[in-house]
Amino acid sequence: MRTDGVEPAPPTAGIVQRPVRDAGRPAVQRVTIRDVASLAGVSVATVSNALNRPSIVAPDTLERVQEAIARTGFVRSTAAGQLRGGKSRTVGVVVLDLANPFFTDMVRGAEDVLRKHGYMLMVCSSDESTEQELHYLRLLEEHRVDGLLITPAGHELREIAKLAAYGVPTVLLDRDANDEALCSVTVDDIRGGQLAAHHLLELGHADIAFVNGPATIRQCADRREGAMTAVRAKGRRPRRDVVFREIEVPALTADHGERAVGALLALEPRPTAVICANDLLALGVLKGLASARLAPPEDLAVVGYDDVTFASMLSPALTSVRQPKYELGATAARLLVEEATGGAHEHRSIRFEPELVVRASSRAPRAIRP
Amino acid sequence: MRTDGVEPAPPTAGIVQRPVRDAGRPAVQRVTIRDVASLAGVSVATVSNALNRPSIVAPDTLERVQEAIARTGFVRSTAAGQLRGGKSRTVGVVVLDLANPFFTDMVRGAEDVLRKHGYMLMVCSSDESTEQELHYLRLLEEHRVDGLLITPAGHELREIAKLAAYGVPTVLLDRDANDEALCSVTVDDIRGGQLAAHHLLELGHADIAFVNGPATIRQCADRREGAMTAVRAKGRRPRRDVVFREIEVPALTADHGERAVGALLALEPRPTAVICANDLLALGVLKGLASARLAPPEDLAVVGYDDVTFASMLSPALTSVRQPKYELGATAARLLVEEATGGAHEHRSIRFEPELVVRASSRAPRAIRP
DNA sequence: CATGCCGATTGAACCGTTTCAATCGAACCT
DNA sequence: AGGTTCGATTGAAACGGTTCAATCGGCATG
Repeated sequence: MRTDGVEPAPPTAGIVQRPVRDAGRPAVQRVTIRDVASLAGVSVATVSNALNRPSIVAPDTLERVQEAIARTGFVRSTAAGQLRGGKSRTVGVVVLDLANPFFTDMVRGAEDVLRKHGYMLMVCSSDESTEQELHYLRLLEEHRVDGLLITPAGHELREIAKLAAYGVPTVLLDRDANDEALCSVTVDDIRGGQLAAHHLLELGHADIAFVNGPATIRQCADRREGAMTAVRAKGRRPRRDVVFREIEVPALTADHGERAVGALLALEPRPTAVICANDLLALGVLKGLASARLAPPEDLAVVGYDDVTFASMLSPALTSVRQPKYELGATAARLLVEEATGGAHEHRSIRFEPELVVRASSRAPRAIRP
Repeated sequence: MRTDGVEPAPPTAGIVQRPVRDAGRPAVQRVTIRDVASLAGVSVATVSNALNRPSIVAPDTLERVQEAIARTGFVRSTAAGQLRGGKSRTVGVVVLDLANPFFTDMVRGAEDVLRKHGYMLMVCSSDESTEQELHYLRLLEEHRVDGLLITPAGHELREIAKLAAYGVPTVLLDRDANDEALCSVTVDDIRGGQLAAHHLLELGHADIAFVNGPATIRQCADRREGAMTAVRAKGRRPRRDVVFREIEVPALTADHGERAVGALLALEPRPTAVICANDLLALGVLKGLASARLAPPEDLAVVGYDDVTFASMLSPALTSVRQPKYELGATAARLLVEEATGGAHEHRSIRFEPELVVRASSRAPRAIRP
């Protein structure tokens, strides 16, 4: 139930000065810089100066202007300022999915840095759809964002490079710039895969499975490659044959991880350890193992990837490869600010090192345990 | 350790054609509507019409304009449009912490609705600081957002109501409007607390602890009140004395939950069940219990609140009170759009019902178990 | 006393769009 | 033929700031 109440005009003595716009909304007439100027008895230019370069206006004038601003409740319009060659004080942030804690942490990192510089974040989830990404990129361009932080959904960076070429400082998040001249902040996924596999090999595992997402996702391919590198390095030593088998699932979700357990246990001989391409998969695998009455690390060592907040709280607590998510976003934001404000700038690729966090879910295989 | 690899500039064949503005930035001259008009041989008004009211321009003219837009790569400026009485096509979203999955899910709900209406989201984390909230509100006002979705950090809604009075459609997220004339979308936290406590009481628990956040947070106070209501209702029955004790921690984090375990186990006699004001606290409690070599639900039944994604994957899987997070955000966004576009509108408060999800972490106390 | 300089202030142009009233041509009506 | 109507198009005035060159007054200097 609602009433179509057209709000009565406030009791103003005399003429109705503000035109009633669309029925029923207050739509108070905005205070402009001109109102402030006339109240303070100065020109609009002086008000503008008081706002942007207070040092060049006389102290008493400044005070009068500030007084007038307070009295009128004036709030400057970014849009108007932007029009006259200015900046929009806005940064576009495009991630694959804002509901994914990995991206959320990154965005927080970026937000904390950008806030200090007066930027607002326009956050968008592409849902891994290049179409939706394009839609958002277009909108961000219309808003004339001063910068762009983006985890591209596809391999095609041309649209992004086009924006960057238009003068929009751009930093790729968790994605390499390839040949395009762009900044990027990434984590070394090959190294991460290596860390995970090396850890298991050191523990004495010689038959490792890898539950992986689609090979089209760069992170998945890299992590697998890293793991295989470690395996090959080990295998080269005499008297030691290491088996490495991959199970590919269509998406990096707990659900698919759980379903992968069937295939995992069907492997002959059964592997003694499993690396999962991310923690969600690992969570699913743990759950699936529990259903199958198998208990890690006894029956199978499990290693995840991402070290999400919850990894440490599982039981067994999950061994995982940690990525500096917050730092990733914060660093990307700093690069962005540097590019947006500093004159001199050269595109840079910053690569973070992942870190293995060993917990209870990984342990030496039964066979060689004392 | 990280490497700051400075990428070499890509080899470009020939002349650097783009004008260097401030050292090193492309800063290509923007294509304006005038460029499009002159290329298409029409007036700017016609181009504007082609953009906004294509039906009133002659088909062949329309085609010529669209051709010109494509050729020039014209992208309209939202800011310029906004200036001339238009809208900013932007909505401010202020949550307590974007890194908290509860808010993230809400924001996703809002995003999905708002995207369809062409709005961009300016997302801000107030970190529960009214000061930071105010900072953001000011910035959002400067950006002339077309709407505001906000979970207020404090009890003081005056600043928010002021914005709303200025004609900015506003919807409170997970927070009541009290006396202010505002829309709000909430979940019945009293009911949620009741559900949690009632569940434990039904299982036969008679000594329940409540790990709560600061009482200044309305949600915390309400959940506690709901739980106490259930306890009192039970206590009224003869021959049954129910003990209910509260442990207050300064913030709703896993860390504080873990630290609360000390106080929890120090209670004399030790409670047989614990309700946590949210899942993060519950996770911390689970972890702390594990460190203390106690295993829920055997040694202590644990109930959380929020039912975050990971709650179901813990072991024991966490019994929790689910809130329709995504729906909350989506509904708020729909209210916002209705208020922003429809002329007729009356402020509404929509209240969702929480739902108890029973899992392995809660079970009858040892004493009365068969 | 004339001159020059400097800090403070200001008028006016400008940014890129939307929109309104005015114009124009063609078709239609009497 | 003259008048009317209607659809398509357009010139120009906003919108609300920023900025630049010009102005002004006061003070020190020659």
